[in-house]
Amino acid sequence: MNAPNQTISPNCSDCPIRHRAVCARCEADELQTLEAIKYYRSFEAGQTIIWSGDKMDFVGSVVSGIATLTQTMEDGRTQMVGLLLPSDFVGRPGRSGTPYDVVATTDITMCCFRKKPFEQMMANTPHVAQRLLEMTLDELDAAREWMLVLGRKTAREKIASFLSILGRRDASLKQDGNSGPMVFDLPLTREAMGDYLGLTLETVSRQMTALKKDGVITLDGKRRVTVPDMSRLMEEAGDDADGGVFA
Amino acid sequence: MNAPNQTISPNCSDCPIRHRAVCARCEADELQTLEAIKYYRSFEAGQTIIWSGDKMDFVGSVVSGIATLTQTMEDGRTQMVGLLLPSDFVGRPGRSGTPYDVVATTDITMCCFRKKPFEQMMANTPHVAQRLLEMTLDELDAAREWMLVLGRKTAREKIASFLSILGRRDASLKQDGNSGPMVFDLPLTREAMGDYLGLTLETVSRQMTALKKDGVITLDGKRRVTVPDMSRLMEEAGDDADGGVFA
DNA sequence: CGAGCACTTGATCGCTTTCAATAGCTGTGG
DNA sequence: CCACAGCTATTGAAAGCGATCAAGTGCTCG
Repeated sequence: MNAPNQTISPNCSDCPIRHRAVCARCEADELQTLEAIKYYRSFEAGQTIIWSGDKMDFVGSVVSGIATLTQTMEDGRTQMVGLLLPSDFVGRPGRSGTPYDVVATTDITMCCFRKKPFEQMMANTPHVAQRLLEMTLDELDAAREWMLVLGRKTAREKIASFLSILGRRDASLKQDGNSGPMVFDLPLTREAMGDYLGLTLETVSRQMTALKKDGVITLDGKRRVTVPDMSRLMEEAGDDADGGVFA
Repeated sequence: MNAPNQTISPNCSDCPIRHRAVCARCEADELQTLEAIKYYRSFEAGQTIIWSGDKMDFVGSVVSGIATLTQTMEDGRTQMVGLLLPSDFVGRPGRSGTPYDVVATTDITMCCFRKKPFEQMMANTPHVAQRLLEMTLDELDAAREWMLVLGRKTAREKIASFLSILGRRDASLKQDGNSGPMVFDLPLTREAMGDYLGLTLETVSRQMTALKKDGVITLDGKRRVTVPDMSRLMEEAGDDADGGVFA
């Protein structure tokens, strides 16, 4: 409510998400154009950034923090449909609203552009449009992976899949390319994990306990997870342990 | 196995998917460029068009017929992650394979482009890239809608949701804008519907019977469906009956 | 110290799956 | 023409998994 809407690095070249965000492909001169129209906004944990159905006059990238995209049915059942980590893009050029609630899970800072200027920019600088297409295709792939999890996996496999996705994303962010035990923090409550996986919070809790008891993971507090053997976790997730890499 | 790979309309302006496919935004001169590199391929019902993990040296649009995108786990559980109807696009520019099986559900004809020339075309003619971005964003929205269905809806709601999606898509294809009873054919077996919805074929069958018994739908044979009251169906699907339109 | 919140754990219920038998349709060959 | 194989779909009965309802624990913050 009282978060300042001005902040940090006005300089794109120092930006922590410079190489992964929608601007990743931009040349120096294109960055300048973006720099001229960008502005930062911050939200506190728990704040709703955009309400489903609302008009949305900006688009933007998550710079730091985490947000979720959720859909809610009239009777309150909710399903998370997107987990927005730093560098992820929010908003849809060419459409005035989102059909999802966008909610800050942690304190979050976004790099925003008013929609109209951004759309013009897209038309003029192919690098932005290209990168956005690539990111959207990646998100579509992720959504389809997620559909397999939701539709066909057991509760235990769902939890293991979620942990393995999270672990890999975390590792790629830290450039932590190698093996050995993997440690990361859960950015979500048990309830939010349930909303991600189509489970109740009780089932999430039970399966976390079960995985811990079976030595697949270790818990340090409620949120810090250690995975001693990643291939074991992927087995539990029902995925090929070899990772199934494609060119 | 013996389907001829040559056919029909070499003329884009007569093409039935001209206004919805990846070429929808193209001007006459751009169409000519596409026309020069396109070729048709046909597949018979049941044929696998692309195997998961295979190298894929073309991209293309479905001209007529229906195909599915599916993921399969090692133990055989399968989840459909895409239903490809006429005008839908297959393949991912900038990547050499799909992680999904693409299977022809009916006899199908596709309008194909070798990947390299198509990628060049994309770089040169923004109208193609623009349209592809728009279509990908639409697919992402559809995938997210689908995730709510998979994660949170009951079997009955899943079936009702599927029928309502199918009905609306069919109506928009026929420009059948108005109300009154809606009639269409199911393009999928009970098993494929189960793979779409994360259900077993038995549950699909039971819920179809139940919806029929309750007067929500009428069945004419196993495949022809009549929906006397669309808003009733959408209620059963757990969706807002008013359709929740966004600008 | 007590309120509020996230989480854990237990007991029971019910929906969907699983296993199994049967029906209906289509095409093939005697 | 009918019998039969093969496939899709329906229906029944039983089992199992996750949801629901209900306490209870542990932590943080006033």
